[in-house]
Amino acid sequence: MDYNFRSVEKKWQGFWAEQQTFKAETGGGKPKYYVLDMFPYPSGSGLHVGHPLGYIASDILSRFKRLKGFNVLHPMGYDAFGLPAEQYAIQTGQHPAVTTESNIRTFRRQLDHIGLSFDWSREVRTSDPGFYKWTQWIFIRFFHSWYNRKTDKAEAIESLISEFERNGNANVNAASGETHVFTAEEWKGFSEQEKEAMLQHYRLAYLADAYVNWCPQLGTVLANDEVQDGLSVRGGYPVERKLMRQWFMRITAYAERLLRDLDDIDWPEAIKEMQRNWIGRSEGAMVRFELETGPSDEPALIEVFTTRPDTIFGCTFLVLAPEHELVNRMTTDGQREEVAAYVKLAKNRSERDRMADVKTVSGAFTGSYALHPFTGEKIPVWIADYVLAGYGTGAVMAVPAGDERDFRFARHFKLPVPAIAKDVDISEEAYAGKDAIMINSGFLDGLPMYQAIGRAVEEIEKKGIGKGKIQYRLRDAAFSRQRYWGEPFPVYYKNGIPHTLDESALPLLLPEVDKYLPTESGEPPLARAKDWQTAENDPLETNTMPGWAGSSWYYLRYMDARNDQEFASREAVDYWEQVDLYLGGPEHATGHLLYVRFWTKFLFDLGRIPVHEPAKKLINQGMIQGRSSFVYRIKGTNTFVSYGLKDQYDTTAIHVDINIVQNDVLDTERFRVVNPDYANAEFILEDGSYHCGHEVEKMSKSRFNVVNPDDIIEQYGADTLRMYEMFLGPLEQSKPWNTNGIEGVFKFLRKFWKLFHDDELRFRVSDEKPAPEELKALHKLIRKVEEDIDRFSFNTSVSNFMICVNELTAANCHKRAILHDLVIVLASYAPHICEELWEMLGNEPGSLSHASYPVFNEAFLKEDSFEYPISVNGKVRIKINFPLDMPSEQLEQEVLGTETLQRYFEGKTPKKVIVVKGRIVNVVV
RNA sequence: GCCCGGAUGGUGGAACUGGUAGACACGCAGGACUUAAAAUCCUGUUCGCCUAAAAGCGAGUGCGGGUUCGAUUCCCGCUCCGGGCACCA
Repeated sequence: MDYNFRSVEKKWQGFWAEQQTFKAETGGGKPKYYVLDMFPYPSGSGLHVGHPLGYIASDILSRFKRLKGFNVLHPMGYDAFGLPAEQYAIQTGQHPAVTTESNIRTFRRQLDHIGLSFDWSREVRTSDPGFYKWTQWIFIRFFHSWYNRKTDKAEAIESLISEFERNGNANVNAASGETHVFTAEEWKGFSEQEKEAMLQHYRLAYLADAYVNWCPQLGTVLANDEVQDGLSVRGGYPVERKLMRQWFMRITAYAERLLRDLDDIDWPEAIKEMQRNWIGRSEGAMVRFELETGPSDEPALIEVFTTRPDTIFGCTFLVLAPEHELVNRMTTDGQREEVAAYVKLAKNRSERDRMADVKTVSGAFTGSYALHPFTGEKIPVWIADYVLAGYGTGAVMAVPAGDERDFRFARHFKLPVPAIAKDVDISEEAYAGKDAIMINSGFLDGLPMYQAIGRAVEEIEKKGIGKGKIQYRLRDAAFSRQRYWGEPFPVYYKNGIPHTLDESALPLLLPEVDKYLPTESGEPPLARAKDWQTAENDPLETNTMPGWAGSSWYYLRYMDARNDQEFASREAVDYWEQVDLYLGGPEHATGHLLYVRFWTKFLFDLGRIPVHEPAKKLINQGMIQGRSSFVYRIKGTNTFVSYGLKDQYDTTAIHVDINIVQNDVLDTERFRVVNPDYANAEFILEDGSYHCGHEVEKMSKSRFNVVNPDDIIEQYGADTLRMYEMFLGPLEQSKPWNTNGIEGVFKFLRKFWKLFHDDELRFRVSDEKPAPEELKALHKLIRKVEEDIDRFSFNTSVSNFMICVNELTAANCHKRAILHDLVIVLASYAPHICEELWEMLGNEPGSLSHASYPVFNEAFLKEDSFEYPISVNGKVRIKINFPLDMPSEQLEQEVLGTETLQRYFEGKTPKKVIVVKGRIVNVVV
């Protein structure tokens, strides 16, 4: 029988589904192993060719681990809430759930055709009420928690309230917003509203007015990681800053732990570095500057944050962000007009414009002066948009001698630039280093700057004008979206105070609405729902949660996906603990991958799960780019010239559908048929064929370079697709998709099939004893594959399968003992063909998935003689064959006495013989 | 500007801690089988010199230096490409 991949693959995919071969049970004697792929958003265009790359790699690992005796959890699901389905709903009126459902069906069909060993009984969808019930439940826990810095973990809000009742907040050390100090008596005197307003400063999920990234076209707020270059990541629409009342997640409470724990997880250094930068820890000091004369008497201080308190004597002016709350009160009458004009200008400038011209210096003088805390000198207070309202205190002490931006600003507005570093030229630029010796700096004079930093903080604290502080760039995460297709908040309002629903009321189902747009008054779509209120007529929250809510904990749900009493049972979370290998694209570095760590730590603090990191090891599969093909039309004609000859003509490059190009050669007939405009096209060929040019670009329909996995499977089968995707190159490397080499893999599988068949393609294996070279070929492979799996070097494994099969073919080996083991080793990569041959070998059908993996035996690799490569002076190489069991001294003599080698000595004796692992590698003459 | 990652034949890529560079595959060239094609199989394929051929010789892992008996691998200085961050005080 010939290798018929179509029937073989259909048979086994059906078998696995029917038998639930890959269903994982919680518990049992085997060690557990949890392999997780980042779940996809089920977009309308189905799986793109980058998706299977990661899924295949994780599937190979899962199957390998199963064969190695692990209890493997390998689930899949869908990140099903999201913008495209909603936008489609706005255009067509079709409910996003309907679109999503049909997209999921397409995804599932595509995934099934690849032969992936998912446990579908644990499938999750974030938009499923059975799932988002628990997203809402977790939100309620966030709402009822605060972060205690003394215990360094989240605690129930009740412990905070009882502390308030006993002692007020004087002794509380919490991750919180700006609060004033109050006593227990004052707390008891607060109204209900006042109490709640105060608690909002402590809750881990809280409401606040804040500047947010507002995208008018999308009609919603976006998180920082959803904005790039002032445009929305999705859609590319402009984003502006807007003050809005929003739900926030107090992720900043976890900044230090999110940073510190990066050291303990086996994640790519690039991802960790991105998270470190995103968290942006900087050590420095808060310093208070007194104002010379308050225009009104109230604000007598400006607080700044600096990482270089050592340079404080070089501070010649202060700069506030234009949005700083003191700007208005600071401005003198004489400067009012200028300042107002500047504030207006800064406000109207979008983030994008602001970033576009970093070099342009702008600002305005407020007219007020502050006093230098050490010298008492008068220093002017300016405003400028190079100071950001959202970082630190929104105010800086400007040290033109030590900071490039301050330097430019001082130059532009002709402010003094006093030197603070010895022997450093600051006529052209600031000196931002830390190695110079301080001058003109009072008590710091003579110290090197890196020492002066600590000394300055000491003095600042002693004087009571400030204190050392660690500042983070990370900001609390905006958690409200003005959208329909997301999780409703389990929140209602009574007298303007937010309350969470009782857990028994969960899930709070997403209501039906007539349209998926905001209301005429600008309220989110949920405001359109009838009776969007509690039984007591209290209004429900109309915002929904952002896309990352569900994905921040979904990996836990897989552990016990059908539980309707808890998000996952204690037994399940204790057994599966955390993901052993997490695989996905690097684009989630500062979004999902940070949030999922955050939620994990929170649930750990509450004692709900036993681990504080979601995934032990993370691998990023590289992006798959497109490989576009081009034809070259001679300008003004309908004649196309082959790539190698195009420079002889004046041509235009035109994208051509890669489906009619093979190995860069164009199918000219189909080209004429497919493009009616070119029906009469002429071709100038080289070597009798038309060669196309190519370029690596993003994969897109308009570039005619999209490759659909279904098409590959149709033509070559899933096993070939699986192996070819791995063969393409290192998993973590980005690379263009190129179908050119797929024939090689396909040929390999046919050769493999033939090992089990005779020349007439009848199944035939012999029970002969394997020959030493056959065992050697097999065991070389067994060792290699295990090493490669450890290093996630799947591409070299594919090569090694080819080598092994080539050697067995050359040895005309059809022996059962060899083939039995070979089938098991290859089964992770090409499971369908292996299941089929496994059955043909007389094994229980389907038992391959849990067969026992062959044990590597070094003895089979032993050789009796060895071909020595020896270099002379590190250059010339000679190969000499010697028996392996020769004692090393005799060997050395023999080798040096060899005639071939003697020729290089020209009668001289070798000066030095280099021996590595008992073998001569180099001789110096 | 700052921080990561990379550069190896015509192409994708091998080479674990310094020890036979180019495994494996594609492509290409030649050959076998065939009426023919497909499929399959065999041979060759880093470049240059030399040779009828074999053998032989020389160069070679982006560029320039260095360490070493020996460097794709380690160190220093560049060039180019990819990714991330970017007025964060």
